[in-house]
Amino acid sequence: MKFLDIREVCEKSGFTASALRYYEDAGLVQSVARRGLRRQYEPSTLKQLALIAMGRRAGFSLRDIRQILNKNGSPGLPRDTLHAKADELDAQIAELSALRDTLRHVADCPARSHFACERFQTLMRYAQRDVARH
Amino acid sequence: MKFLDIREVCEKSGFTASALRYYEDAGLVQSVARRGLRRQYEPSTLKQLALIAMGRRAGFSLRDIRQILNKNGSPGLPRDTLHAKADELDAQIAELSALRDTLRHVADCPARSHFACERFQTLMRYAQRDVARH
DNA sequence: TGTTGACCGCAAGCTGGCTTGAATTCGTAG
DNA sequence: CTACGAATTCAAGCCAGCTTGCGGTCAACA
Repeated sequence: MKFLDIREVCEKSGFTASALRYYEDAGLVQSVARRGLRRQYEPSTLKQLALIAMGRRAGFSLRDIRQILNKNGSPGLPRDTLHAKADELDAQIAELSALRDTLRHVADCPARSHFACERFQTLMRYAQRDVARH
Repeated sequence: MKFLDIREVCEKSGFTASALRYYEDAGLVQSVARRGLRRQYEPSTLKQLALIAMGRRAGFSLRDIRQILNKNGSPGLPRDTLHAKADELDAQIAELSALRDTLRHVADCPARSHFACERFQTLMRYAQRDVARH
């Protein structure tokens, strides 16, 4: 038995047991056995969980993440879909960059009201263009 | 009276009237008058709303956005805070980039299971380092 | 052979960000 | 003057993503 107890999975992944159960209900991960009532997991589950954590932090929904996880292991379905998601991420990165620039400007600009500052306006226009593109 | 009717604000900003009312309750924007019951807004509100839209799409909470909005107009409080938020954004951008690379790889890599692929592992390790840094 | 403490299932609750519904109030057009 | 349509308040509802609480079960340790 080289399975991991749910306790170990929690410790190593940073997720709570209840979150793991929730993910199991949602079809994101599977437990492969029980010891008594306790769920046992394959070690590879840790990597899946790492991917889930990454996706969550990137703002993906569990539904999105499930699609990505289903792809590998099972016959590869949505090559285009993945590229599309990557494109979404590129757009999001552009937006975040614009917002970051705006924040740094707001922090440093000496203008009385930022809404009166020329550079601020420019940043806003740029950011809005990004938003419009979705 | 060069105030904008809520209808115009909705059309130009893309927010619904109910969302505007919600933002008002939450202290993000103010209406400056009424015509009958109808709220009237200053034109500058549109720019604030644009900033809100940008922040929302970047994943900020309304609470965060309110802090940023309060800064300008009122005596400048949190210069450091804004830079800190900008730093957060930089970190988030790094994560998103890592995830984007991972997705593109998953889409194109011919390996049977991605969890068995060397490059995938490397990407994951990189991504996890980012996560750990928060 | 107990007792303990971690996990179980299930249902209910919680937070954030709005939307929806019902009853009401106006400005405007006819 | 009346009727219409759009906006109002307030409460309730909804969705995602979990957490919390309860009574129950079991492996392990004494």
